[in-house]
Amino acid sequence: MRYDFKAIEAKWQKYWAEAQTYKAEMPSKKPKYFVLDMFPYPSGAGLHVGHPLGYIASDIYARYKRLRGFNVLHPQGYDSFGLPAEQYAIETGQHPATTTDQNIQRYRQQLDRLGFSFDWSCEVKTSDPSYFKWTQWIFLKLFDSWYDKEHDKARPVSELIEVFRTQGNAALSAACDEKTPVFKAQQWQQMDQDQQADILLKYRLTYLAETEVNWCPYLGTVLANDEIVNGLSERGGHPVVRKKMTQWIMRISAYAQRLLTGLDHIDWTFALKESQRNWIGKSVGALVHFEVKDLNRKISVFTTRPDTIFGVSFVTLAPEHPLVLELTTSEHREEIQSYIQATARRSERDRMADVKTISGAFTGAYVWHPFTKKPLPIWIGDYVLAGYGTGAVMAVPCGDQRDHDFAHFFDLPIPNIFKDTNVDQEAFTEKSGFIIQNSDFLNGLDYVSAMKVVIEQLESAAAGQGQTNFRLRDAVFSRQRFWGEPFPMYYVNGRPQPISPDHLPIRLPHVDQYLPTEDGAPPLGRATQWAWDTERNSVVDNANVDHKKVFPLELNTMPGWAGSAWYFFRYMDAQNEKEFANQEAMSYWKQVDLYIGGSEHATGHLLYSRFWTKFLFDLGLVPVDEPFNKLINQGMILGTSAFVHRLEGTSTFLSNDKVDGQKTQLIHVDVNMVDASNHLNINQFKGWRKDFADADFVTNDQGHFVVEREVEKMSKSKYNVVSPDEICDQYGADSLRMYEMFLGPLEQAKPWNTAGISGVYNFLNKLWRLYIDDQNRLKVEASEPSAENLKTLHKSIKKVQDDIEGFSFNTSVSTFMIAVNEFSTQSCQSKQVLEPFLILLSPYAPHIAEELWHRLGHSTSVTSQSFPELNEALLVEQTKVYPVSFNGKMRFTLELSLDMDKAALETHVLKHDQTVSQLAGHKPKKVIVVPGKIINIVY
RNA sequence: GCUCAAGUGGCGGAAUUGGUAGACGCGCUGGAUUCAAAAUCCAGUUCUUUCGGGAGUGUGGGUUCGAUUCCCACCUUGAGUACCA
Repeated sequence: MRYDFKAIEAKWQKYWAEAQTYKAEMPSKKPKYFVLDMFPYPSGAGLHVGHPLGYIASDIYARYKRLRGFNVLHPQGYDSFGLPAEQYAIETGQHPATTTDQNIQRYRQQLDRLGFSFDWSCEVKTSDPSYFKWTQWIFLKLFDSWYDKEHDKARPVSELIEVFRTQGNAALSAACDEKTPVFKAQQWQQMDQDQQADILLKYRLTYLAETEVNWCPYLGTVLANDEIVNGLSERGGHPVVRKKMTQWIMRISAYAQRLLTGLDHIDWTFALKESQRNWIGKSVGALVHFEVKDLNRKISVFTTRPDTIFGVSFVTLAPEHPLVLELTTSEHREEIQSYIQATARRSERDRMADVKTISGAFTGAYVWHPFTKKPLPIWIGDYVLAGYGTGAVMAVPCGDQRDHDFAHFFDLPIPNIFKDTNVDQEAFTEKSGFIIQNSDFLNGLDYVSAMKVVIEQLESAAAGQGQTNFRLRDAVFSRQRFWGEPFPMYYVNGRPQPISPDHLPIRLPHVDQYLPTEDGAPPLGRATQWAWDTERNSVVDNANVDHKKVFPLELNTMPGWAGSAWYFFRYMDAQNEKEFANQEAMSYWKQVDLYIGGSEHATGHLLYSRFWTKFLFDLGLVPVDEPFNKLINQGMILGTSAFVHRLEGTSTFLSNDKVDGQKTQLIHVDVNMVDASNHLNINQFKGWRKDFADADFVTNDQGHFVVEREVEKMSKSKYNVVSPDEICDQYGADSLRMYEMFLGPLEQAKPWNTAGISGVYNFLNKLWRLYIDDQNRLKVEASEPSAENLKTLHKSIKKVQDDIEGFSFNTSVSTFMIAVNEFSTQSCQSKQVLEPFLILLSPYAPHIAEELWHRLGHSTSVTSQSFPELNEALLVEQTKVYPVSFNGKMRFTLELSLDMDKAALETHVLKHDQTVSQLAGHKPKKVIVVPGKIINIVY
């Protein structure tokens, strides 16, 4: 008899929900463990089998930690602001909140069927006003903070004002705009309020500035750097252009160094840390100033190789560099101008795609070399980017390939400063293995000492200084969208004013449509109720704006990453209306111990979350400055698409083995019409689409129609989507959970193949039949288990424990199968073996484990038991003996199957002494006994 | 181009410190059961073979008594990143 997984799963899901089995304790004396999933965006398509992979893994881990005596916080929520709901709203006129709610309900139903041990009492939704109230609150905190570089932390703006009032800003080391004027205390005191406000804005951690932004005309919004892939929008793949706009910006660059060093103390994969390091892009070098000949101007360049300063043969500016037109001589003016225009016409995309073509123009002007005092020509070239460093480089053709290419192309000199190298064909770009020549005071030095000497010389000649550059840019925080958090900001004379935190949340206004307005203002520009009354402290009708008491509100909304940058703290105390989470809860839960999610967030979400956490830490609002201790990226589950061959220009379909070189078109067919042997259900296929109804089918010799298979990303348009609901209907949630784990290593991408699930499904049925007879009666005995039974059990305990702790969930599934096969051949009916086995199985297949556990007469949940204790002594296996060396002295290595303590090891060695002696033909002279797996015996 | 990861049967994959390669599952083959099918159970399933064995973890070398595992070079695939000075 097959087990009735539907009834069993529904029964226990209800039981767990009613008993609140998985509610985290608070307060608690137990050790804590916080297991977090990256919360989903609730899309209209619902879940496919790929989505729950990470949730299953984290659920197994959370359940394991509970069995280990931890108080586990394992929450779930929704990242429910976002573009798809808004685009759907634009098309249909439905309010995004409505569709989002529907989608959330659907997600919840689908999630509930899988038996997750989520604590839903602390669910969060980023689009819920009770949640985004605190997102707005944190924004206000950022607005009210500046970054003190001296103490390396954020501080309140009130303290900055105090510094300005008493000392001015000359001696202040703070993160601020490059063009901030220097002023004395007295000057500050004489400024009016507006002037002071403008200065303060240059220091705030979130500030308003006009910048070149990535504007996507199709989406009608700006995008952050990490939302752009190859010059196209990440979502939808629409072209992106540069545009000047006034935007809210996050001063994440202030945290660049801490975001970098923080990586050393967290348990992430090397690859992930590396991509964050690349994104932050620290480069250590020097700023070098070159005086322009016959013009009272300086060109500053950033270089990581100041040691090559005597190899400079020219200077190249980006075409957009502000000094270009000023220093260009009259006879080169025309050429330079046409070059600038030509580059401006080239889109960002062309410029990126085409890195081979070398182009540039000579300005006719020269700079003085800071040491040799010889003139060097100034060129412009589009290989120099305006956005990085100073937009100018000192060209060292012998040490940089791009400079070499440029020099070669325009026939500029290539002086060689590296002794015993040949730089005629290509540059010498190594940072070691050379001695410097032709370089005055650097002659004979290597890279390390030359770097030190040259920076000293630059500084004493006032021609430059050591400097560290970061690639990390400040993050644009405004979006011209409707479905996001409104900014708690209004404008007085064009200057931003914060709304007091007491009046949060600021809710989204009603709009008639969700499109940008005709004149290009964001969708909130359509709202009629969207002005701030400073007397009544409420949102009022726009018609009331009088610029005395009633002012216009900000029209932009916050980006998608705002709500997800801090949600993990909210789970700790999700219902709190007075704080984003109380201190007691936060000092207990501290940080996320295990975070599981996709690698697509490697540079976006994970970087912004770390930034906000560090900021909140600086203000003493949270107890940790890194949010996620251990992080695992689960791999994507791919779809196995099915195709049929259609003979070109006909309606004849050929089975895969009948194609035989004929010209065919491949057509996607729904994978649900294909069986495990790749045979197409022809009748279903005919009914699938009208134009296939009368088609002819050429089958193989067995009368089957075989389809072509290919692994692709799972997507609706490829008809390869498999829904978890179908799988739950057919095989049950326990089968789905185990099969997803069984598919392969968690972090690896792997194809889904529904046919394979029969393996785990059969396993669960086998387990059921082993202990439940045809009359639905329990078949267990309370007799002493045999040594064999115990060995199988403890082998499984050891393996499953090691697997879970090492996140190798796939091999545990095999372990369970092996165990049940062995129990079956051993006819193991022992209750003493079954009970611990069920506890062991419960993280993977909680429903069937719970059912059998209760049938054994227990009244409490199997998931609240303790992980079975391992008896390693039961696991000692045949000792293996290997010869180690034959030269004169005989030496053997004895390998034992497990760690054991010293006494057990000595007994074991004595036992195996005979075997060893027989093999070697000698008595051992010395036995080295080390607690551990391998010992040496010397003869 | 650079960085990282990975290449093992027909397929997904296992081998956790260098120690019986291919666990476990899918698929396939044969058998039992059945009027038949499904389901279930049993046996087999890397290749090759003169049935002794031989070869075998992308390719070619190296270290070792012993290498899927460590080292070097190369090839292929995937991911990330890209005129970053």
